[in-house]
Amino acid sequence: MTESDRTQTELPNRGQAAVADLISALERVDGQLAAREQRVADYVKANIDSISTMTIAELAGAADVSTPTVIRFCRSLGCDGFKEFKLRLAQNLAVSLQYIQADVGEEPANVENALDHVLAAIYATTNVMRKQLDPRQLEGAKAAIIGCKQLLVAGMGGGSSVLAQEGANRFFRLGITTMAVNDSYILQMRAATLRPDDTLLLFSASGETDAIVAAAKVAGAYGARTICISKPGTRLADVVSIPIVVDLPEDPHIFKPTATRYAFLAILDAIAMSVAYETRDETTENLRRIRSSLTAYHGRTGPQPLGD
Amino acid sequence: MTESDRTQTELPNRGQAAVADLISALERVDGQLAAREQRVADYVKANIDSISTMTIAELAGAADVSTPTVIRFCRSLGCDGFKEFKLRLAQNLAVSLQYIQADVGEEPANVENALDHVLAAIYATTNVMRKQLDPRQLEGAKAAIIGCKQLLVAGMGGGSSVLAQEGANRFFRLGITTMAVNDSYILQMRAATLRPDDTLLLFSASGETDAIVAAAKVAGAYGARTICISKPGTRLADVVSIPIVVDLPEDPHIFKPTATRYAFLAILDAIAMSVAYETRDETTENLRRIRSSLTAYHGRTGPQPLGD
DNA sequence: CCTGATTTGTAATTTAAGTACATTATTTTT
DNA sequence: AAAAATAATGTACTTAAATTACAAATCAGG
Repeated sequence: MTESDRTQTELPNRGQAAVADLISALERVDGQLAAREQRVADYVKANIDSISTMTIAELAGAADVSTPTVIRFCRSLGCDGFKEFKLRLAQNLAVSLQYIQADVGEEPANVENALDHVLAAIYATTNVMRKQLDPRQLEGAKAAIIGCKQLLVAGMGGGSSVLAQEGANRFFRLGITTMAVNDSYILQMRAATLRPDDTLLLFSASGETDAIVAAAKVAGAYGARTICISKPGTRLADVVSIPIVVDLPEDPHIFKPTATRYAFLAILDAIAMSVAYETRDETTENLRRIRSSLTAYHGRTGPQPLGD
Repeated sequence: MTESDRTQTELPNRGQAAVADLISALERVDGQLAAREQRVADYVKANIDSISTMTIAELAGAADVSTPTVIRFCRSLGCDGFKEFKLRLAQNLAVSLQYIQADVGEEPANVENALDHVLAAIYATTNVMRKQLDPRQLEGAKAAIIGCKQLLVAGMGGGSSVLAQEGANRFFRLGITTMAVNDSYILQMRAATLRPDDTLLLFSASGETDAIVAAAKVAGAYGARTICISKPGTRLADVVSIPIVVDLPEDPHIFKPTATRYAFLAILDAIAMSVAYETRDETTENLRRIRSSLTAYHGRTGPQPLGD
């Protein structure tokens, strides 16, 4: 078996689109690499910001391996070669260098510091998200929501249930009949009553929550359109009709809040905004009514966002 | 005069540290380049995102100049050569100048476009927020939450009530007795039962919601510490003991979702993260328990964030 | 319309990336 | 426990890209 055969067969979907975020790819393969490749990985992680300017020979020398090993390492990470690896690393670092270093380094001494960690994570995560998203799926989601008779939004567990709530909140304002659910039994029942012109929107960071996957299956079986905002290659992603999926770098540190929420929220906002523009005539009327009802209620005016 | 002499004398401060931002360097030299170099500049500006993957020969061919001309162009921009030029360009672009330059223009034609609007707003808003925040108030909030016997979190209306929910969610994980409220009557009652060692955390984008302001007053009267995440110069900001306030630019366009939510969420995350670090011993135990209960429930493992 | 400076391209050189294949470890099978 | 198969790794070579030297062409000012 020649070198090129091997990479073709064993890493079929490498290349440009395979991995958008090298840092998380690095985390993912960590520990399951061949011994020498792992050495390269260790060196890269320890000197992450100087890699982009090194030659393959320098890196090989520094990690004390041969140059082909470095190339194999790059391929294991889903890159086409060393050049692509360097380029992608540079792009990733331009955004998240601060974030990575902070993580390796010390814990936040004060709240201001913590805020910088949070912002850096938001920045890095949304950037990665932006690059991974498939525009066609987004358009599909928009269409499925605009056309629907009823939109059911669900998410389980802290983060996702809050997102579901927010989703219902947004679409309701656009005049769409919407409801958020975060009780697994109610979700199951509601999902079973959906019809072909209804849409189910599911949030799940893990993509493996049983209740959510089950709901998607049931709703799909009854012909409803199902959308998920989740992770690729998960049970949920496989079972819905419109998967909006991104593989985001999760900070392994348990104290850090997950930045995935921000990315998902941004996706939701983008879809909602598009839907609003597409249906702007009815929407405007709806928003006007909501605003005037609020004004009547507490007399506030001005360019405030709706609600609080 | 040889080639190397010339670059040495005429462009003395080229190299790594000379130019941080290639895009602006490109603007600066625009128009004062030699004819063929200008052609390269024009091509680069028109195809800026594909340059990083081109070879020097390709770029030379596309701009219809010779390869040395391309190198000279790179040097005119302060780079050491084509390689450095490509690298720096890639880094610059990764930081998505499209967002920084903002002014994303007209209404979004598609969802992808809407997403850019959303991201631009997030970046702009969080940036402004970061600059306005008073670190002392953040520290005050942290202290008030760490020391408290009970934390009551509240917000009214779509956005803020979701934030309150999320707040309760976060702090509960840290072992703090927490509850979120979004019913104005219940809030009023609960606020009235707070004691000096309790803390009330309020979210309000407007800072003028009656129920929230009233709750702050009552809780304060009974000696509880009151924190708000809101807007400066509002009734709410004036009445709480620890005002965390930022005046954020709101997009007047009614279809755009408010980016304030992201800024507030980031503040919440930062405080929660700080609290987590400060109380890390008890917190770790708590998170461990939560994790193992979840694992027992659905058997999932790995570096997943807690909950979903 | 010449002279010196500047710009630009051709061709050669140097450097880096990538490949084929042999060698060495490691596992699996008998 | 030895043999066979498989995987991991390095050496030496090939290919491709970046860079340099130098010569030709162009241009500005007298």
